[in-house]
Amino acid sequence: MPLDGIRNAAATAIADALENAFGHRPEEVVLEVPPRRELGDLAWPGALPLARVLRQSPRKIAEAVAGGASWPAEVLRVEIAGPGFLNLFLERPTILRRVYAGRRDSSGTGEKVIVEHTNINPNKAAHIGHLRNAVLGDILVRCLRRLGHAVEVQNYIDDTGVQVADVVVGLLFLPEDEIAAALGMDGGSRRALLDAVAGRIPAVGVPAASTGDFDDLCWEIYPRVTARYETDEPFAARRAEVLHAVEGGTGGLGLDEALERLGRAAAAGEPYPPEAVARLAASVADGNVRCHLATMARLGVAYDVLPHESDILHLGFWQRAFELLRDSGAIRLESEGKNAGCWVMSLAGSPEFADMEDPDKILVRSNGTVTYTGKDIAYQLWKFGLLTDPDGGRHDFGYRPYARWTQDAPAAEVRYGGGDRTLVRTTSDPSDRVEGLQFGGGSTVYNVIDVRQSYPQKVVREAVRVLGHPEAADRSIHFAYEMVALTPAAVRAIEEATGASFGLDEAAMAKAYVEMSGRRGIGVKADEFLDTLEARAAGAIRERSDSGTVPDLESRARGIAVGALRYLMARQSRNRVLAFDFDEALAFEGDTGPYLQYSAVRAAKIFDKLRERRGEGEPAPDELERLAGTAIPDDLWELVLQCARTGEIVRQAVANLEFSLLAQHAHELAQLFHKLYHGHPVLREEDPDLRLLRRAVFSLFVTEIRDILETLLGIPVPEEM
RNA sequence: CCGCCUGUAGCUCAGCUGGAUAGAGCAACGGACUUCUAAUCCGUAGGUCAGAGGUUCGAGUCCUCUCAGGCGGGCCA
Repeated sequence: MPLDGIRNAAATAIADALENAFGHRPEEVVLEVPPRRELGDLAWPGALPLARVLRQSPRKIAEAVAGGASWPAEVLRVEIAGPGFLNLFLERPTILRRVYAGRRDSSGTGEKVIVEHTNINPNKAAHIGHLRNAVLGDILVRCLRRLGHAVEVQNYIDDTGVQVADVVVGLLFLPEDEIAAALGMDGGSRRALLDAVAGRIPAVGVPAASTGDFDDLCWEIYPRVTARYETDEPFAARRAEVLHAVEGGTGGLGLDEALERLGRAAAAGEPYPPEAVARLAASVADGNVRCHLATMARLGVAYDVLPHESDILHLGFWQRAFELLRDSGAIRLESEGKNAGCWVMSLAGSPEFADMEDPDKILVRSNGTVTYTGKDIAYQLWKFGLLTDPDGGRHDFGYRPYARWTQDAPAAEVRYGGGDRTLVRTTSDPSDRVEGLQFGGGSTVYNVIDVRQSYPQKVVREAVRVLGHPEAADRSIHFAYEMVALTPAAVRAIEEATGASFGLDEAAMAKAYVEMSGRRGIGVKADEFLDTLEARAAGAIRERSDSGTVPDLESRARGIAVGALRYLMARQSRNRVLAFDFDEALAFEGDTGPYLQYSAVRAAKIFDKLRERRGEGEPAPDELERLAGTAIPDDLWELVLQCARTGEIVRQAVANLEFSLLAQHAHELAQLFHKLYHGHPVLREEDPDLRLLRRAVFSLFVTEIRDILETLLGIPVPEEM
């Protein structure tokens, strides 16, 4: 990056000057961009803290540096301001030419980085909280790739948990009329209802996303089940029964045959055959996964591999992790006390857990079953390639292709059903291999999980550490973010629209926000919200169009909807609850995604018209030599300077896992451009040098904003708005 | 009880290695479209940065305490 080059050169010059004048060389010299352009283009505030060390007044130090440094040629002059700031003024045309010529920065180690995100329970439709996870995870992936890393994206599928079992309990044991109601049918036998349900399960490929999908059906059924658990004890007992059947496996049974057996059992009033129940559960989970992939595809989010919990279980990942933990002495079997009979890991040795009342974490229950955290430890070890067999080989999954996909542009929707990219799922047969593809074994692992999982995530990291892998523990990064909740106004809006009541009391509705709950059916479904956004966007496009028919209305509306949504998720800092409000989320004006998109569209339009009417396009880099010696006004220059800072912002955003910085940077660029747009016409400007300057600055902006929006934030830039 | 997070304009939020005059958007009011698209721009108004101490040349930012709100600390997932 050209700006970085000058920064480094100036920093060295300052360090040298300090050494010459005072015999003191500071460890690092940081140059910042001052808040206002009249103060200069770069500033060194370091004289102030040095005053004490050198026992000199800050201004004296700054003066000595200003006079004694051999500044790089691009530094036009230096000034000392305020208490002792050293401000540098750069030769603007030279910098502009360099920024313009040398875009794109791909430094990095090239090490494999694993990012796990999305991870939606496959028992119901995705809601807007899942979108925050997926969008943040996806932006992290995009930024890591920009920094030169090879990134593997994993979407973990918890296909054997109780939540899937709950839906199966509903399908098999809820009264027929309730299931019929969810299906929109008048009634029918259990057999007929199960057939109708099965008819809606996508079994292959990824369906087109809609709000009447299989996952939406599960969204209806799941809360009915959890509600009934409260009041109907025999019904509640079915949960353990179904879970047990799921653990027993499907025995290779197909879905049709399973439905046949389930139907026969229902008709005869006999118990359901366990392997048929397990088959139904597997199909329910898989059907939901396919629906979730469809939802995320709309946003341009894709994955490399889908690790399945069932495969972790069947392949004995935990058994192997257990042996490693036991052999290293990291865990012990408690013989007495409240944890008698459990295998526990002591966290007492770690300072992070030092003042805990009970620093022992149970990994294996007294009944011999493993906890969720235990499975997570095994999975985390596998991600680093540290889950090894006694012979030293890696304990691994089997793999098979799950779907093909393609993406036409960096922020375009993901299209399944063909294309050159393969999405792979794990299998329980380690001899299954997908040629040319290997998974796991990353050097750094990011787990994108909401902040409430901080404690178990710490435990997992600690387990990696006590197994003798402190470097992997340090590279186990929990990307924690706060949840999405609903404003009371949003809750009322949903209740009004659906005619349902969530039964929230006054106290709950008086709070700042209401937590979403799949169990209670409280939430805004992702696909539904995207549909609403698209409809609103289409309406806005039509309103602004003077002709009756709008070409590409659908794709333009889709782009605006995705832009609004992704920016909404990205602009808020991660450790604040996002209180979802319809009015705010559906806004297309002000600090929104469409504002950013509009700046890109508007700027690109300048060059369309320019080509059309003057035969001029974006200037060639050597054309800018003509600008040598031109005075570049502060406002245009500000845009150049900010464009040059993108690389710095990306590094900062990744280091802090704070992508609101990047969103804010994009907003600042768009804002600078929109302000300039009115006062700096290009097409009508007759002075060729001034026109060239504006062309250069706006061309820089077009490239930069497009790159930030599409490649980094995943926000598409439509042709027109 | 312990730990983590949050508290900035009427509302929603930026302010990220302590730095120069605390910024946006929404809402309110007043302006700018025969112009490269007004999803824009310009202006007015709006602040004890929760409170109190401290460190520092300098604190919204760091430290201590207090207050208020949220989330964790399961042999649940």
